[in-house]
Amino acid sequence: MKLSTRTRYGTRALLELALHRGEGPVFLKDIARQQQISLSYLEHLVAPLISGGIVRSIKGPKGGVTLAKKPEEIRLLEVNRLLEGSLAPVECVDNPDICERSAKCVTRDIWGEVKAAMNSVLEATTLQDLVERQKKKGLNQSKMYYI
Amino acid sequence: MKLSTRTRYGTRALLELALHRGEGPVFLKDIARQQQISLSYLEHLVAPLISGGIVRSIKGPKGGVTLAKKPEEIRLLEVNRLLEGSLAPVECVDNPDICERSAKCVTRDIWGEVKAAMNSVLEATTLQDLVERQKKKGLNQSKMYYI
DNA sequence: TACTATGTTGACTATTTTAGTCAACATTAT
DNA sequence: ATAATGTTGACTAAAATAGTCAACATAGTA
Repeated sequence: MKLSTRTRYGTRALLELALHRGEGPVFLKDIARQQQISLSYLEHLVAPLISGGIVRSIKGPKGGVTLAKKPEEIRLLEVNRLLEGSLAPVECVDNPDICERSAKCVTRDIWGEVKAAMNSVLEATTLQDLVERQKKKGLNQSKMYYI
Repeated sequence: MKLSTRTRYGTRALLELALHRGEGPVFLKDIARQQQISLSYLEHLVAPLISGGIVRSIKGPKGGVTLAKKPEEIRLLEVNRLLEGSLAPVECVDNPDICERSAKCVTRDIWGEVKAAMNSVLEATTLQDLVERQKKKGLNQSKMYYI
C-alpha cells in the first residue's frame, strides 16, 4: 500500500508553487533542484497536472510554471488522481464487473470502506491547508529557539 | 495504492476458515481450489498467518488448517500487517529518520493521516464482522428471489 | 514398519509496475 | 538567430510482486 513517487514528488512540487504564489512563474529546473529529482522526471509529473488544469505553464526564457487555480481550490485527492489514478485498493471496487463475485463479496465491501476513508482525508485537504500547516510549523519551530 | 494479492487472498482464505469454524481442519488444497489460486502460493500466504498466531495447522493425512483464535478476535489490520507490513503510504511515516525533512514536512503529516484513516477501518473490522455481513448478504439475496 | 497425504521451507523465475533517462521537438524572450 | 525554457514519446533500469518447484517434515493408516 505504498504511494508512488509521482504523487509524493508532485504534491511537494505543488506545495512549492503554492508557497511562491504571486511571484510569477517558477522554473521546473529550480523545483527539480530543490527536491533533488531529475528535471526529466519532474517534467513527466507536471504534464498530467497541466492537462488536468491544476498547473499553467509558460514556455521560453522567463517561462516556468504556476498554479492554475487558487491553492484552496486544489484538493490533494485530485492531485493524486491525476498522478496515480484511483485510490481503490483493488480493481473490483471501481469496476465490479471484472469479478463475478463482486455482488456477494464482503471483502470487497471492506476494501471499498478503506478507499472511502483515504478519499475522505485527501478530499478534505487542499494545498492551502498545506500552506497554513507549513506556516504554523515554521512558527512553532522558530519559537523553539527562544525556549 | 493497490493492496497486494497476499492480503486479498489471505483475507478471503481466513473468511473461509471462519465460515467453516467448528467443522474441523480444512485442507489448504480445498481453499486453493475454491479461490482458484495455486496451492504453492497459498501455502506461502498461510505461513505468516501461522507464525503470527492467527492460524493453527495440522500436518499429515486428515491434517489442514483452522483459526487459532475466535473470529471476533482477528482484526483485518493484523491480517494485513502479517501479510504486507505497515499501511504507511510512505516509509517516512513509520521511520521519520530516513528523511531529514520529516520534522518540518507537512506532506508527511497528511500521509500519516491517510494511514490512520485506513488503519481505523481495518482495526475496527474483525473476521466475525465479515461472517455476519456475509450472512446478511445471503439473506438479502435469497429475499430477492421472492420479490 | 512403510506408505501416503498432508503441511513447511527456501531457492528460484517470471511478470508487472514503477522509476527514471534520453532525444527530438515547440515556443518565446532577447 | 539563438538560447532558454517547456512538451512529448520511446526507451531502459530497477524494484516489487506474483508465482513455481523441489526437497523436506510430520502424522495417520494399512
